[in-house]
Amino acid sequence: MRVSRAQAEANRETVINVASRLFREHGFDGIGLKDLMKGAGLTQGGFYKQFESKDDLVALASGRAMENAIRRWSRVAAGSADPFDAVVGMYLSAGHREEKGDGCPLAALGADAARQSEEVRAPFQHGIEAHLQILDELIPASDGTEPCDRAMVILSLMVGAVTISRIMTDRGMSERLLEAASDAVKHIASGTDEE
Amino acid sequence: MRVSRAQAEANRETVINVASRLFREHGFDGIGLKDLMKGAGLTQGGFYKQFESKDDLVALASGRAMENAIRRWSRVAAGSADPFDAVVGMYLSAGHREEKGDGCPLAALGADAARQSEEVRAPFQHGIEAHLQILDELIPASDGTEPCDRAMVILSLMVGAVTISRIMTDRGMSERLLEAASDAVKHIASGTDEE
DNA sequence: ATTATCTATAGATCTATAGATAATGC
DNA sequence: ATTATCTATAGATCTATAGATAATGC
Repeated sequence: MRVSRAQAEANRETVINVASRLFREHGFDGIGLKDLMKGAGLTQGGFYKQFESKDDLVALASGRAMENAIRRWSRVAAGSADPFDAVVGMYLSAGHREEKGDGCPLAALGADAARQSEEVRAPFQHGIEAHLQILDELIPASDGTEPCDRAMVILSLMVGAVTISRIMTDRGMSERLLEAASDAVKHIASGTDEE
Repeated sequence: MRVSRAQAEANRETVINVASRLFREHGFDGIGLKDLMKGAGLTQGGFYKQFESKDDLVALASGRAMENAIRRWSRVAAGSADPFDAVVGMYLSAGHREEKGDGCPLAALGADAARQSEEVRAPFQHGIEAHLQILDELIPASDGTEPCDRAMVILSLMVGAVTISRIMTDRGMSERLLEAASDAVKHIASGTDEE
């Protein structure tokens, strides 16, 4: 029954990883501890020896989901000749719209996160800042507007677009929204405008 | 115990209105039938004589929330010399960020809505279309991009900005995000750019 | 001896249903 | 007589805890 310390630590990590996926798929209130533990091949009873409370896991899983999203952005950017286009193309794609459990936590859990305590929202805040920093580095030198301002606008637009595209029952419209958002994001980043 | 047919219909409406607020505050999974009925001054037992299921109420309350949001947009637009600016100013304000229960259902329930069945998402789809139509009418004649495309971009940006501003624990950043989004939305609507 | 995980359970809450009650509507 | 709402409850599920079990770590 008992496992090695290393295995216990590995199990804990697995629970966090499983939770980061299942929370994104079902929401924080849409999945219970029993199913979260089962997803890691464990039973519910061991939960409180590894975590303080469900909220504790919510915060840890949110942080993990954010870290993975940031890593994905960096990886996509590093692997392309046009890093900004690559990130935007990945984010505003039908593929990302469909893979909620492995996609951006801000799009999958935005409304849920807004209802949580400061402790749970903290990893989101840090993740948002990391996302903004990546965008900042990828956006060509600004002309007038603060660079961080443009990054915030782009992140808001991307998160809102994927969220709404997932709600829509009209597939064609959902597709057009992602494309329109994609064009707009690239336009905002290019920063070409008068007045 | 029994009330008149008119009163019964009024009670039903009250439950839908209360639910439209409480769902926005706590999420679809964050509040139970007992509290929803109590909010309308009733007990849980009568629920299933008025509604088919919780999902039925979720769909009705979502539709109601959307209708109210659309009415608010129209009202704000009609009451100002610069209707577009008035709607954007109302939406991207600290006030709206704080009043989740009476604010935009897309921002308050976006992630929740994306997890629902087609039946529940349908009222959101219709509400989104109504929002886009209002934006379309308020945006100055387009120059190149489809008018509906710009409306979709603006709606995505506004919904994403309010959602993220509610998640942030850094108040100053939350404020700056709303302002940056506001500037960007007005800029997109004005449609002034070269290339 | 310590401890990671298990089974079992407490106590609360959830959706949904059954049957009682009392006022409406005919 | 009909029916809107009530109290009561079934049965499932939720978070959290208690104590048993069996393998690790000293």
